[in-house]
Amino acid sequence: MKKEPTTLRDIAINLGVSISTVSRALSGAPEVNDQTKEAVLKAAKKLNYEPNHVAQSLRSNKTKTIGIIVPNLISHFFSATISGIQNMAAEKGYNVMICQSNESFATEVSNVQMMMSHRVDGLLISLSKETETYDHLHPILNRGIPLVFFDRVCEELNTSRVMVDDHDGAFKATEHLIETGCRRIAHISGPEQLSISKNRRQGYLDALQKHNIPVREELILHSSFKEEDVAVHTHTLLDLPNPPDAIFAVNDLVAVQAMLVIKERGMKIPEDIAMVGFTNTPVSAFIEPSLTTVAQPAYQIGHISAKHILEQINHPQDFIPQSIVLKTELIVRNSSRRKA
Amino acid sequence: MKKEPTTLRDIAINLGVSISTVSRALSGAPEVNDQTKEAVLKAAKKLNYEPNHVAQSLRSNKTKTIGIIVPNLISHFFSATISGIQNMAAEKGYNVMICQSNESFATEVSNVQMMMSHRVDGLLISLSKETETYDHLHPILNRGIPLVFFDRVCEELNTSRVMVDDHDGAFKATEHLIETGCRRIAHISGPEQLSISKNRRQGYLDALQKHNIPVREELILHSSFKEEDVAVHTHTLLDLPNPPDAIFAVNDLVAVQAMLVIKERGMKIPEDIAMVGFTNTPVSAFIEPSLTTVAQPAYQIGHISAKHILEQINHPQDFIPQSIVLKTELIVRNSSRRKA
DNA sequence: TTGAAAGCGCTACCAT
DNA sequence: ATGGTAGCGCTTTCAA
Repeated sequence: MKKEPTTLRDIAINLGVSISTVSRALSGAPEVNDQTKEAVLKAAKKLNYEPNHVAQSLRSNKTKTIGIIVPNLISHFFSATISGIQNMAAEKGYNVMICQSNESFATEVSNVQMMMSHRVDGLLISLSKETETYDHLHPILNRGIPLVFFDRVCEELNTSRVMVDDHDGAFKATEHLIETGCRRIAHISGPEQLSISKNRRQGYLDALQKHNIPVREELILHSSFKEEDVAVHTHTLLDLPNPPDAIFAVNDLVAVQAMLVIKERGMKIPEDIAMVGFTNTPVSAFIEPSLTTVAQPAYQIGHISAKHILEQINHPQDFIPQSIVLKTELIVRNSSRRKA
Repeated sequence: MKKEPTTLRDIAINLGVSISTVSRALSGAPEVNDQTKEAVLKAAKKLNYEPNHVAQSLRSNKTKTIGIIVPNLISHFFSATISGIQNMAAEKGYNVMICQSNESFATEVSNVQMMMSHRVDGLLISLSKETETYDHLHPILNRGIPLVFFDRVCEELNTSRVMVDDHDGAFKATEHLIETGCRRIAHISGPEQLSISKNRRQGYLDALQKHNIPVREELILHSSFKEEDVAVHTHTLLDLPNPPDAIFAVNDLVAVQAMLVIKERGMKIPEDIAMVGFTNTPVSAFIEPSLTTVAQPAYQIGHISAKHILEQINHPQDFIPQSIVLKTELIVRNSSRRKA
């Protein structure tokens, strides 16, 4: 039943030539005789030869595999990013090995170890919400394995990064709310360690400052991405003696959860309270009212991240760490449309 | 800069023992002296030893890697499934290598080849919409590599399969429409080759038959999953002299696209036309009106698929091909709520 | 309890 | 143009 895969040796014996010759013929080496080459190719086909990638990897010290570690696979942003990575990798003859940290630092650490053990040629990572230290990544860097952060990046390590201009996106979002007449704009931020949380929060603050709107600490909350958490924080905001007239949420997921609470409490969006999210997930277009958001080119982020890591893998000598910052776009929808 | 990874040899030299001893110590072999073992573990830690998984794979003829091929990574159903697979695999010490066929048969074929070359220990696959023949999978089976289909399965090959009861789900969906008073129920089906298209279509037909509603061929259309295609087909239905009073779509994606066209034409859902989808993607809960749909336990499908393939990998002798059929659940929302 | 050596499948160097 | 051989890092058999 179980048939052992054909090896070069099988082909060599079958043809009465040496293993070296077979190897050369299959890899298209120029010095091999045309008839021999042809015979080898035919035999390889006949015997269903499939090169043993494991053996090639051991020999060449290259696995042609890119590791990806993401907080989760299920959110649209990450799956779109991974899609971009995988397509670019496939185009260049690379494979992808994927792990999810499930937002756990401990899992992220073991994922990194696994990727090292697997001898991936490069590692793409978007950090878990718990990640505050980067010691687990030092072995990667010490071994000279190309490392690229995307979206949830690390500012401290000297690597390439691919992200959007979170500050600018948040700034535009907040300014948009100000322009529509909102003055008590709350911000539900994400886990404090995350680069995206910090940068979006800063964009929010800077927009307020530009328009001389005082910052109210009680209007700025940090939430996890869990539904219950968002609900609690939303209630907190709405229960304030002087509740906000708008909420800018760190992402669409949070915005949508907040909207559920707001609607549940019988308040009108955008009349009573305007909403803006971040990312432009499909849900934002379909929810009622449709959600104003800041679009992040997720697929592009993946595509570009993969392109950069492949460059670094294949031309390590010309490598210079780069921070690639993609533009966001404010998409105005009904959740913030009201007379200014 | 670039440091070569530590090998067993490095540790052996460092300690003045043999490579065999180091190997045994690290793998927890019982026969090794306690002091020696301790010294080895210490040295391994000091030198940042990370086992070379590639070498282990070559040696053991096992990669501890499961291959996954899906039509795309971006749709919620597949990313949820993959999440389930990855979590189960990780729990059992396996890695996942992921490819998307992008719904192309040719790409699927090359993906399968890549997986073989990579010597994955098992392959999980959900077929592309173009796949009508299965020759590309024979080498997998011939080599005794465990193969499990999920969702878009192949009925012809003697392998395990994990899916939902598409027929029953479609039947319940259609019957629900009938019970709310719809009599001209259209069905926008998917690509004809797909198992899910066939089974859902049959469920629809059987529900009509049970309730003595004549089948109208003009109300059954096959569509790709592309937006434009769905739009064209929806217009075709609405332009009929006697248009449908309900549409059951092969999945939520198609349902949502159809809803956009219907709303664009100024028709009311569900008053003028009721809608039911399939899968229960997040969008279905948020779209206006909220979409009645048949829930598929995507994460579970992945989890169970992974569990089964791991069983087959680790206990090949007890393997018996199974078809695991999970239950669906009809989720009634506003797109089909009207007086019966 | 430890060591030497073979070999997994492949590539590449050194012969011829 | 072709063949022999070493060796990538590891595990495991056989000897000591």
